[in-house]
Amino acid sequence: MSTTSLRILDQAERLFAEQGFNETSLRAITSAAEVNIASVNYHFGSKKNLIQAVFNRYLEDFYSGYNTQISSLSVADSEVSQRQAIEAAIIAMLGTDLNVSRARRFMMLLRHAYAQQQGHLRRFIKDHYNEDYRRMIQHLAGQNLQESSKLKFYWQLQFLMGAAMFSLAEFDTLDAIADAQYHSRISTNELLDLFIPTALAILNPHVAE
Amino acid sequence: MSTTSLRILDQAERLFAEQGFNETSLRAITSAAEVNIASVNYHFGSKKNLIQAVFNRYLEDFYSGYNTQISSLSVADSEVSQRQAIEAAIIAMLGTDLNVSRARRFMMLLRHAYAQQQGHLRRFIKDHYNEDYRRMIQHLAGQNLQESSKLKFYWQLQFLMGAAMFSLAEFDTLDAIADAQYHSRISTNELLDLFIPTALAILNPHVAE
DNA sequence: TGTACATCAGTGAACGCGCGTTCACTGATGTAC
DNA sequence: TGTACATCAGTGAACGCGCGTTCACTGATGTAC
Repeated sequence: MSTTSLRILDQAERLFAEQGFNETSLRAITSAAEVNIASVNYHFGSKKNLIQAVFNRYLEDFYSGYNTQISSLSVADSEVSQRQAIEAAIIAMLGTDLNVSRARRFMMLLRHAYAQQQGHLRRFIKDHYNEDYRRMIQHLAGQNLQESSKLKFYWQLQFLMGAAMFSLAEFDTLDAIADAQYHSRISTNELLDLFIPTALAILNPHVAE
Repeated sequence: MSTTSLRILDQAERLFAEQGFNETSLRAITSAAEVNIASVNYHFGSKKNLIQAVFNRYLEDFYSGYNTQISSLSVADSEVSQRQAIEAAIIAMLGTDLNVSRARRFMMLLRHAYAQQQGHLRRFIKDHYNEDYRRMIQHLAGQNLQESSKLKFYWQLQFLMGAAMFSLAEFDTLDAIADAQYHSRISTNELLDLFIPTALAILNPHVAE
């Protein structure tokens, strides 16, 4: 992969995450990457394909990280506990160097992918990562595997995703509001510490009653 | 308010919620509303002002509904329980006719407001609804009012908001995925039943441990 | 080793298109005397 | 009650602008004989 296409990919990832896809012009990307505007179409074909390439790089890393984590447990898929699956997913999001800003950017991209309906992207992800996705869901379901509660668990998982996406993607904004109201800020690591018990509580809400 | 500006407001609300602000052109709004394109600027001045007007109508309803609910409890602000506050907020979102699609549209709009940074909108909301917002937060904090846990509670509340926004705003998409995977769908009322215990679990995550 | 050609990486300028906004204008309604 | 004028609601066409994409082109590198 040429340095030109890498530079484009890096800047596209950053700007797409910060601003959204429609809000980021190819001119903004290529001028940040200091390359010619026509090189996007030369290397990627179109803006849509560039968006897919950005997600592909992230998802490749994420699922390979997740699968490595699970493999290192050396147990059958059905033996993976919910807690182990959550931790593996979090570590896969953070990368091997436990970089929170990496996870944040992923959440920002994911949120834009949901909010701005990108049909082509949904198709691309389904075509390439559907198996990995379903396997991870199976793990995350934990003991909730009995047929009757699968749907319920699915929605609990979506609550969890929403909480993670919103708090991480909007971290800067929300942290600034907290500072204005309570005069106290938080680090992304502290946020993560707050989030893990909440994640377990979301997946097992009955315990709280 | 003339029927023309009402028609514009209605269609703008619908299209903004479904597609986002930048993704919805004034031409799309005015053609759906069957009015002349120049009438947006005549009645609202600009697209930004139209966005603010859409939010204003929603927020006016929401806070007036919430405040009515709280008043009907006939207790001092400090006596409002967390559960009462959550229920009042949910009823305020649903409107007096308990219309779930109304709440969904509100969540869709809110999500776009966060994701597509609309500085003018943030300023507008702060200028007009900051007091109502702070009062509701105080109620929602429930017994967590002691100074040390305010910040923690604030973030739990953001987890809650994220879960609500994502699951309601993306309901159609998520429900379709669930149908494809588990061959079972859910109604928005069932989703709400699932969400209320989860909301309490999110605000009190320690109980789950 | 030298020559001819093909492929690859990158470029600068232009393309048509849809966007929010503006402007001069029309006709209906309201107000003053 | 009638007239003159002002205000209001709405319109059709045009404006400049930024967008993604295309195209003809250049120069460097790779390949075949």
